Amino acid sequence: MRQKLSVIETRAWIGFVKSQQSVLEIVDNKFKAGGFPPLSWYDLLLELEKAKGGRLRQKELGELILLSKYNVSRLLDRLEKQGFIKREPCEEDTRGVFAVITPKGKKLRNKMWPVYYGSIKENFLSKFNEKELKQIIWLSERLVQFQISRFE
Amino acid sequence: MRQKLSVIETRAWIGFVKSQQSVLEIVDNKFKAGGFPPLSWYDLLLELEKAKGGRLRQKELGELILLSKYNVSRLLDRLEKQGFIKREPCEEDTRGVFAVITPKGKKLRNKMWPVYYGSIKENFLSKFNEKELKQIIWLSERLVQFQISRFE
DNA sequence: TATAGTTAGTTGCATATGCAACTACTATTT
DNA sequence: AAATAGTAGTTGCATATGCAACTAACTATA
Repeated sequence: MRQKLSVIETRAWIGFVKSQQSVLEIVDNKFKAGGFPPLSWYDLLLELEKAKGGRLRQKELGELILLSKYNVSRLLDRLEKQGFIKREPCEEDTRGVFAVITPKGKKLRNKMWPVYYGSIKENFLSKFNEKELKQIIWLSERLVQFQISRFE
Repeated sequence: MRQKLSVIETRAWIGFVKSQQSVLEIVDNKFKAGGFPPLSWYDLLLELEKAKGGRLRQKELGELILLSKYNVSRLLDRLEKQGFIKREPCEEDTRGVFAVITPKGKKLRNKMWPVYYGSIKENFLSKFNEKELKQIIWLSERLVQFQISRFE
């Protein structure tokens, strides 16, 4: 068997991997430059804010932001230490812990959003027209299935 | 100003970010499962092997694999410690250091390739036809410009 | 209801990454 | 040629991540 990729295949794979890497690096740098925490904090806060009651089990949270349980646990530690979230016991399942966004956390997310929005616009959306955005959706949903409700 | 993304914009952005994240996680897990080092090692070894004389200045290497200089330096430390690369002084610019792939490094890359190839095929290429791969190339090259020669 | 198996979350340890400061050199300006 | 600015690479320190082992609680089975 000739395990070799064609030129097209190669370029598609490399493009797929590196384009995301480059764009995300720019986004994270912009957060840093503004004195903000990294994108992962934003992601987490957003999921909490979207969730009913501003709270989620750590398990669910991890699935949403694609982070393993120990990383969720520690990310929450950092956010909790700074007062952006708090933990609450889970009544139905006493093993479980809810992460709840605090007013301070909401405020942080609100301040981060314009920066994030600017990055997305400038480094991603501005490069494509609507038809192309639909292609991107279509193509990426072939790879994985996400559940996306609303986002801002 | 209403800084809000449309549904299309949101789905495109999330899809773009998360699809790559998910696929790369699978790829890296497959390396791990086979007892291999992570993708970053493969990437580095590949660049060296492609380069003339099997060697590159650390600076150039960093640009190719999108890694900052201190990370290149340390990644090379790890590879060097295991004998997959060695460092050589640079004659023209005595500040510089060449990283050179060793026979052992080539052997490692060769053993990693079938695993990598399988992952790319299974988790990426198999989901698209040629027209779609071309779309991916086209779309990702809008975001960043890469120089890709050959790849395997 | 006792027992075994599973799941949610945390923690110690090893490794990886980021930042800033540092050394050693090259390039530029006067 | 001396002084200054810039570049390549390394390193100490702080933080982030991954793995495996752990606790505590839930679930299924006999």
